[in-house]
Amino acid sequence: MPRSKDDLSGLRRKAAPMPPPEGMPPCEPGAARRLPKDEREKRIIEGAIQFFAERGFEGQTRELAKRLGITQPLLYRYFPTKDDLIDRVYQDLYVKRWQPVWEEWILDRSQPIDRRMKRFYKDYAASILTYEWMRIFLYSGLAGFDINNRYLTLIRDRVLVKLCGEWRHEFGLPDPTALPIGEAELELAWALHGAIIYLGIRHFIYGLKVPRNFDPLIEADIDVFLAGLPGKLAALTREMAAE
Amino acid sequence: MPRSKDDLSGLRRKAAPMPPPEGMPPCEPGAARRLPKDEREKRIIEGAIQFFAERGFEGQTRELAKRLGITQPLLYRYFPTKDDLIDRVYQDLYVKRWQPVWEEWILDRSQPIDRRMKRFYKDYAASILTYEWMRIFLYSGLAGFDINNRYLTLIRDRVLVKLCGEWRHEFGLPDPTALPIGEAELELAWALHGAIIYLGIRHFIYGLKVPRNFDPLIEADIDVFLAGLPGKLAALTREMAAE
DNA sequence: CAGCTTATTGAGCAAGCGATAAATAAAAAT
DNA sequence: ATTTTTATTTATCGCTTGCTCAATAAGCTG
Repeated sequence: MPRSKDDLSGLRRKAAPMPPPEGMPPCEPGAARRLPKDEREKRIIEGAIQFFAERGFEGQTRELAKRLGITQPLLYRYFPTKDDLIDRVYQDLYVKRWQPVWEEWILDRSQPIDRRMKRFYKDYAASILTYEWMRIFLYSGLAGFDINNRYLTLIRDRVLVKLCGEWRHEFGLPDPTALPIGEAELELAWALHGAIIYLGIRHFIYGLKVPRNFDPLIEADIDVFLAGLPGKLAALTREMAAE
Repeated sequence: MPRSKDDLSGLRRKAAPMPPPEGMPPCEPGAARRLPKDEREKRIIEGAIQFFAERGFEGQTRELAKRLGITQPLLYRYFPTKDDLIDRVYQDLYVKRWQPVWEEWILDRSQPIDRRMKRFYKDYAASILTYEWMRIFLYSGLAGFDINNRYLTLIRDRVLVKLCGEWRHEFGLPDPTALPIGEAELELAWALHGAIIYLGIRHFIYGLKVPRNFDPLIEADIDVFLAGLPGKLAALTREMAAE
């Protein structure tokens, strides 16, 4: 079978790390020098998020400084080591973006289940399906940092397990207190979660063209998922109850 | 609201890049020196795949050589530059793993649609949901290489678009020649695809514990997806036909 | 203006990087 | 056994990297 043109032969690399979406000029063109301490620190962190998202943690401090319009040794006045700067990037990026109200939305039974799920996932996607969040999260995952494990454990315990409980209630299946949420069940929740996250991966990691507005896609995914869920869920709970 | 223990405060990094699954000893303990040219080249490529999967392309040639039980300059006897070695890694990892028969499986209408999808995705997952494939693919995506874009374009044109056509046929909807596959429709295919890929991301990138056998999970995902699909698909084609 | 504080810079070190060239030694050829 | 070939190593170059420290200059206080 002859190969057509769109195959993978002749693989070559491209030295173009995906540029950030908004071409914000390197932060300061004729940067006003001698800023107050707090202001400078803030700018460094913001610039570092942008920079590390683009280049990864192996990005060099000299180039980061160049983008910030400052010299490299100044970075070390504000952060004793590069690792300390990276830690601050994590703080600003992950810890601050978690919304405890999400858990309440999911459990709010005054709303139908699809509305709750759509509300949560649209807001969640708006929070984390961004250039900086997605790329830094993946860079840190590949580097083997434990933040990813911790963050996803949070997602599992605070979101997915609760979703499973609400589905049980919605479809008239045994309460989790009577029959604990099983692994296969939880994997269904991970599947929907992965489908939504993969939107961001396609766009921000692989640079693929993706519909600009994620919301209708998320709603469609949830519709399909919920329409197909009860059959499988009933089968799974039957299996588990039988043991 | 007081924070519980499993939150994200006190983020710290961990200097442990996720180790490969099978602790294959560094390739050669008391390595028989002076290998024939082909054999040595083969070992270098295999070792490089393992090494770059773990450390990324910024992994140093000296450490790669150390794992291979050879000295660093010897690498440059076989590959003129580090980039040339990386290109060979791509060839071995991506080009060789594409199975043209997959496209035939999907279009084989002598089998029911769920059987076809499960057969393809289980085989596809067995091929690419591996430590080396997933990690190198993500490293190269983050680095901005064009392989990812090319590979996923292949997936879209050779797999997902065809799946959409088969769904149309399955549910008695207009043929793609009469009404072309729409964007929203294709996004549903990406959703299922993403749900399955995300299994590998969770495990090999983030180091999360995931059920060992992916097959039953993939089957469940497809069952839920197919059960929920016809309603949404009918609505989408109605919308498109109305324009 | 003088004097003090401190944000910022210029110069540079030690270690690590990809890559090179000549020297060595193991296998093959004569 | 001697020569030829070549897989492999030793030593090193030029450059980059994270990081340091003394010098500079901008702003505040009197």
